[in-house]
Amino acid sequence: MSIGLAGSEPRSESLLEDLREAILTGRYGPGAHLVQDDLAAAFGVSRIPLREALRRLEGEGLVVISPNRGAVVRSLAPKDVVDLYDLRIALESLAVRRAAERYADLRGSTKTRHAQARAAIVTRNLSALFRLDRDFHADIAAASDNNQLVESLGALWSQIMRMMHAYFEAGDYPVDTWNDHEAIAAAIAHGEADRAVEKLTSHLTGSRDRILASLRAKGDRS
Amino acid sequence: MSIGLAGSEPRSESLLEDLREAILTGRYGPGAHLVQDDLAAAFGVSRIPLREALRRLEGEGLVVISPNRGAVVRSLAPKDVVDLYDLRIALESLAVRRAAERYADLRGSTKTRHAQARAAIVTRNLSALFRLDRDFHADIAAASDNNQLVESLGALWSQIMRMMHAYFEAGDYPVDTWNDHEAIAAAIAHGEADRAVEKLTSHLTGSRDRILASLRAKGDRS
DNA sequence: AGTCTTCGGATTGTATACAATCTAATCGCC
DNA sequence: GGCGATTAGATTGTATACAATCCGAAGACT
Repeated sequence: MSIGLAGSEPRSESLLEDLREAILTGRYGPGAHLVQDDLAAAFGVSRIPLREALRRLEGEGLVVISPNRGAVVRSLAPKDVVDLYDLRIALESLAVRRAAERYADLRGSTKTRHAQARAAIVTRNLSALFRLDRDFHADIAAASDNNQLVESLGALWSQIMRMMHAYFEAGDYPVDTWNDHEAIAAAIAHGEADRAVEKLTSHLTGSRDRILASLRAKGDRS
Repeated sequence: MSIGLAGSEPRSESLLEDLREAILTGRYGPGAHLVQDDLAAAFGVSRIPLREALRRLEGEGLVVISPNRGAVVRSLAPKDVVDLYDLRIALESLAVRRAAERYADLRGSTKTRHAQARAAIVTRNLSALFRLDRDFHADIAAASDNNQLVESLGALWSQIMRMMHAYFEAGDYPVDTWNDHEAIAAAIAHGEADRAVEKLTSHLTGSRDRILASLRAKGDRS
């Protein structure tokens, strides 16, 4: 069910989204060499708009471009996971605090997403699950009313999505994720900033530790 | 004293730096419309590398590009100043904390920069002053040993530089900036994380309030 | 006069073509 | 046989040329 072209929108726009999606979902995994001619042919455009899309993805931190050497999908070492979460906790704590100070009420949309997430778990649709997760946190960012923060978190979430697709397997997704989300949304709605930050922090450290444990298990296995 | 071309480096690399510098220093101020043909002629390149440079600057948040409408230097309202500092405090607090946990010693380079800053104040060289300021904070970021954080702060500092050039006048620069810096560096070197964060926070809130006061004064005047 | 339409210049978007650079395999030399 | 120079193929970098789109001004109709 692809959406028909929006008419006046340049090709490079949908190209960007397609390429980003391909990287986030791991179709081009960490370290993959992105050859311009190949990609241009694959997406049916010339190299000019393709190169611009790559530059944009570079800005999001998804690819690394070296002069005269081309683009590679950025690597994602265990240390990057730790660093990513460290940064994420700092940024989302700020977002949650500001949202709570404004008494933002995200309980409705969170409950709806919770239901959708349960369905996605049943159908084993991990990508949909990750998207719902991201959308919840994006709502918090938006509720902070700080555009700079929204942008920083947007770039960060590209990395997080990539990480989830790379390191999560079906069984790894914590079942109580959405209970945490509802608790956070409730604290925000009541304006209890400290409590919301505390719930967020434990939610994130838990999620981080689960990934690291899974990573260690894989490392030992191989 | 321009550095001779690095030989094997593509033109677009120096082009990017020149364009960024032009925006950071306010030569193309907030709201300025960046016409590709004009810029390409001004910098002596074709539109292809120019467009890529614009995309990269878009990623740094310096320009906003609308499809079929072109690039505009991003606006910088007073609210953006508040948001920017809010975010900056969160990010740099994390950086300072991690640097202190590692007992990073930035006292030497900080003292050197302090001397250079005094010289820059005498010669009224604001751009040099801002660069020294940025370099100090970039050192802290690097000392955090968190690459994701370094990148986020890098983009943020582009905005901060732009803001300083737009809103600071010669007399506005706080004279005790570098005393603050030395105190922060000392706390980090001793591993006193909480104290370092506290000193950083008061440094930044002071700096922010000074800018806001200056902004209000200008607003009232006009 | 006011509003809608049409047209022309200005500007952005993209394909093609070619130049510059890198990479790896071959050749010559020690 | 091992090691550095050389060359061919692959790949990236950029200029030119043209197509698509936008925006404002002049004109037509009510």
